[in-house]
Amino acid sequence: MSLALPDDGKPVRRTAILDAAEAQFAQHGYDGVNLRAIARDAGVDVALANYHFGKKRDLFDAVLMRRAEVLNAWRLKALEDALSEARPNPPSVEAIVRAYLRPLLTGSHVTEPGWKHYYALIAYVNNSTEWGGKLMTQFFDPLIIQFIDALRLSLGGVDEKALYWSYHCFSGALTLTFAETGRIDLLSKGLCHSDDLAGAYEHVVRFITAGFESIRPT
Amino acid sequence: MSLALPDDGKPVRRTAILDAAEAQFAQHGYDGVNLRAIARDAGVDVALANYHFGKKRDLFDAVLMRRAEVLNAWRLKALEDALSEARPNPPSVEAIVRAYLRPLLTGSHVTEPGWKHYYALIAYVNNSTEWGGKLMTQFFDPLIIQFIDALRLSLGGVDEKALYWSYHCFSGALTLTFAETGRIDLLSKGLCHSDDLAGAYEHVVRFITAGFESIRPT
DNA sequence: TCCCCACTTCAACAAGTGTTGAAATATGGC
DNA sequence: GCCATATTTCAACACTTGTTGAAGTGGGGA
Repeated sequence: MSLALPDDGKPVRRTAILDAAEAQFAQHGYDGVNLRAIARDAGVDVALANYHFGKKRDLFDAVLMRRAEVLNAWRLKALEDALSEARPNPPSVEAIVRAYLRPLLTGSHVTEPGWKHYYALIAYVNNSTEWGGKLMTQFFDPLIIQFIDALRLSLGGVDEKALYWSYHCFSGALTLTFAETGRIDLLSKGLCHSDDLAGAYEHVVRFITAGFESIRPT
Repeated sequence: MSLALPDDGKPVRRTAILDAAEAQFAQHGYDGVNLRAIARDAGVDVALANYHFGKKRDLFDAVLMRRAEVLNAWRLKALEDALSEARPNPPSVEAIVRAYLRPLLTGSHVTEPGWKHYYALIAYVNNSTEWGGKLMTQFFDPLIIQFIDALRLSLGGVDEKALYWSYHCFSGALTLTFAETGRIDLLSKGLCHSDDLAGAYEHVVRFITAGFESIRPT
């Protein structure tokens, strides 16, 4: 069963362009990609990308937006579940961290290459000095604020700066891990594997949870 | 007083090209930069970059290598200091984390724009699916292995996979923080500032130290 | 003075870039 | 079938790209 992506169904060429662009942008970055390569991978003419999405930059935004909406919905659902399960108490830090991470791994999309490309793309955007700040804010912050609210509640009277910097560390660790750059494979001499996200999951949850817990007021 | 960069002194034009390339690559990524812009910023002819460094890719490597050697030396010194201070016991996790971080902040170079550009460049490389794995390994892993050895000693009988994944989280958090993307400014609505690395320092140290401590066998 | 050398500039090539307007084709309502 | 509209292709423009070979410059040693 296919995912309920906004443009499922008829416009098969439109989706093919998005998929090809997603893969290319993820692998080579915005400037490392040319529209002819995207069109070739999608099996369409160069001009068609322009017809459907306008300029190259608009195509990039469209790629980013498509799965952002889906991912945000999944994460919101996971957060609400965690909140209602713990009610009337706030959920544990670990439960919140898991609510943030689990949607990246569960469901039918774990093996779908499109999502893996998307994760790499997010890492690229998040670490970009050009539009890193603005684009991440635009697409993800409304939801992230809710997660930070939940963390604040769970930790109780925490220092605000410490809270934001902790999330920042979380964000960096997460995007790098899901980008699957192959770095940990080389560093660990084959012991760990970048593409084993399920194996990385518990380690990341533990590391991040402990980081957040360290700012809990005593 | 200027830093003892390998190419201080006579070849002022060579260094100017490296500086300009460093700033451009950090801001726009490898493919987002053209040699004419670098040459213009450096105040030299386009062909001169080719004369000194060969192809564009070789210039990129030269930029990366220049400060890597300096940074690795500083970090090695800091690690050795931590080890000798704690002898005969292993140093604390926090001391090792500080030895890894402090060289990024101390000394005359904190305000030097060149190093800030370099940190952003490292974030770009680290998260790149194209050469992230290979380049980071080539330039930094020999030293990083020594830090991981120290952490293993300090934590005592730790699970190897957990150790490597923890370092991976560390790496992602660190490179994002020092890239100064402006993201935390927007997310925290002006409470935190990307360019206040000194202010971020203690928060990052605490978060990362707690993450590593969480894998210590009980 | 002359020559050798490292360094620097000039001018240009060949390939590739995003973008566009017009033409061709498909689609669906009547 | 017919027409309006949406989609797709074609061909091309104007511009930028990395790279190169030849020419020019300056200084130091013989």
